[in-house]
Amino acid sequence: MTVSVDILQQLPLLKGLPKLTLDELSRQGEIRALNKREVVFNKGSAPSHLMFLYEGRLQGIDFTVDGKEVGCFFAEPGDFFGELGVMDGKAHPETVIALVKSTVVALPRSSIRPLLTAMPAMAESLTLKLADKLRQASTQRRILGLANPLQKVCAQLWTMQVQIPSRADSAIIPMMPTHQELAIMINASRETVTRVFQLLQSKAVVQRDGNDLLLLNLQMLKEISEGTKEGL
Amino acid sequence: MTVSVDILQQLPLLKGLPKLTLDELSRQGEIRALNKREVVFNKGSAPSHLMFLYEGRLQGIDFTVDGKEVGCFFAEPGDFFGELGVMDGKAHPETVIALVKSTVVALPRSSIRPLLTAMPAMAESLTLKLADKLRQASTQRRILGLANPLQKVCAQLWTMQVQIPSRADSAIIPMMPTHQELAIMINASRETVTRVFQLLQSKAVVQRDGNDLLLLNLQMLKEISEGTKEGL
DNA sequence: TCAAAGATGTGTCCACCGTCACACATTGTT
DNA sequence: AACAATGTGTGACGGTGGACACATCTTTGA
Repeated sequence: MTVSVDILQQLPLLKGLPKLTLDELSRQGEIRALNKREVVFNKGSAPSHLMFLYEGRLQGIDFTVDGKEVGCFFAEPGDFFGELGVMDGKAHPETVIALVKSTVVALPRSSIRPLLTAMPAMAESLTLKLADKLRQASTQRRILGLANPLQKVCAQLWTMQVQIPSRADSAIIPMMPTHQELAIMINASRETVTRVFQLLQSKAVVQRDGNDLLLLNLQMLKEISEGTKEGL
Repeated sequence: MTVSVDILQQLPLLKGLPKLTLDELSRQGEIRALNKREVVFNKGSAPSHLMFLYEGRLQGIDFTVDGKEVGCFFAEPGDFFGELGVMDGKAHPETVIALVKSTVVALPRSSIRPLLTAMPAMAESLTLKLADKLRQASTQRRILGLANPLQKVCAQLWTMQVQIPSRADSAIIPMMPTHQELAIMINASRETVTRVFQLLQSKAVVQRDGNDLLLLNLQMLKEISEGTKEGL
C-alpha cells in the first residue's frame, strides 16, 4: 500500500514535484505485480487510479459491441495510462492487459487529479501526451482508409519502425506483434496479413529476426504504403 | 489586427482570464471572415495561431497519401481548434474548411501557448477537450471495425443524435451531413450509404426533414448497430 | 523432454461492396 | 427562367478479402 519515493522519482510525469508532494503520493500509491495476460483494468470500469508502467509491457484493447477486438496501443516502461478516465471521470474506454510479467504503480485519482492541471509542468506533460495520442489516432485513421491490405500493412509497419544507426535504408521493429494483432490494428483478417507478409518477404522488403522484424527496404515500404509501386 | 475584448470574453476557454491578459490577447489577436468552402488552414501547415470559431460551422478533413479523404470532425461556435499544433509545435494534422460563411478568431501561438499550461483553468479546459477528442476517436475506431455498412451507418447516426425533449424513442440529427460525407466518416462508398438509407427509410427507422434527419426508432437503430436485429 | 497451446502458411469458395454509368432531384446563381 | 452545380437513387459487374478448414512450425510450460 505504499510506493517508494525512489520509484516515483523515476517516472517522467512526476519529475520536479516537491519532496513533500512525493511523500504524500508515496503513502497513497500502490504497486502491483502482474502476470502475463493479466488484466490491469477493464473497459467500462471506473477510473480510480492513474497508472504508471514501471516495468514490462502493456497493451490496450478496445472491443466492438459484438465482441470483436479493434485497435490497440502499447505502453512502455515510464508511460502513464488510464489518464482519460482520471481527467474526465468517465469510464475507461479500453481494457489494458499485461503482455509480459509487469509492474505498475497506481496513484489514487483523488490525489493526483488536482495536481495534473494545477502544476504547470504536469499539465505540460499531460497535454503533450494527449496530443501525441491524438496524432497517433489520426495516423491510424488514415491507415484504415487505405484501399488494400498490402498498403495498410506497409503503412502500419512504417509507423512502428525504429531507426537503426548503422544503415540508412533499413530499420527495425522490436517486439513485433503477431499477425493476429497486426490484423486487428489495421482491420483485416489474420490470413490476409499472413499472405501480405509472404509477399513482402519474398520481395525482400522485410525479414523476421526472432522477436523483431527487420525492414530491409524502407524506400519500397514507403512507396507501397503510398500506393506508388504498382504491379506487385 | 485586433479583436475586441468583448468577443474574447465570449469564448469559454478564455473565461476567467485577468483583464490585463485579455487586453494583451485582444491586441495581438486577429479576426477573420471566411466564405463557404474557404480553407482556414491546410494540413501540414505550421501552427502559428490557436483558433476559435466565433460563428458559422467548420469541418476538419484528413487525407490519405493518395488523396482520398478520411475522417472528419465538425466545430461549432465557441470551439477552439488547431490546438494540437499549438501544443506540440508540429504541423497541423488536418485541413479545416468553413462549411458555411464563418468568423474565426486567431490568437498567436507565442502569446497563448504559455498560458495554456500555466493557468490551471485553461489547462483544465484544454485537457478535457483533448480527452473528449480521444474518446471520440476511440468511438470512431470502434465503428470502423464493424462488419457491414448497415451497422456502421447506424452506429454513426447513433453517435450524432441529439436528444429531443418531447419523445423518448426518437431523436434528431441537426445539420445532417451528406451521404458522401457520412461515407467518408465510416470508410464506405457514397452509393453504399445511399442504399443503406433507402433501407432505413423503408423500415421507418429514419426520415429526412430538410437539413435535419429524424431518428424515428432509436431502439431499432441501436439494435442494428449492435448486430442484434437479424434478417434485414 | 514431450505434450499442448499458440502462431503461421495455404488452398478453396463466394458474398459483398466498390466502381462505373447514368437518371433524377434539389439548390443556388445570373 | 435557365442553367450549372451539387446531391441522391439505382442497376450491372467483377475483384477482393473474409471465412473456413487444415497443415505445419514454434514457443511454452509442466
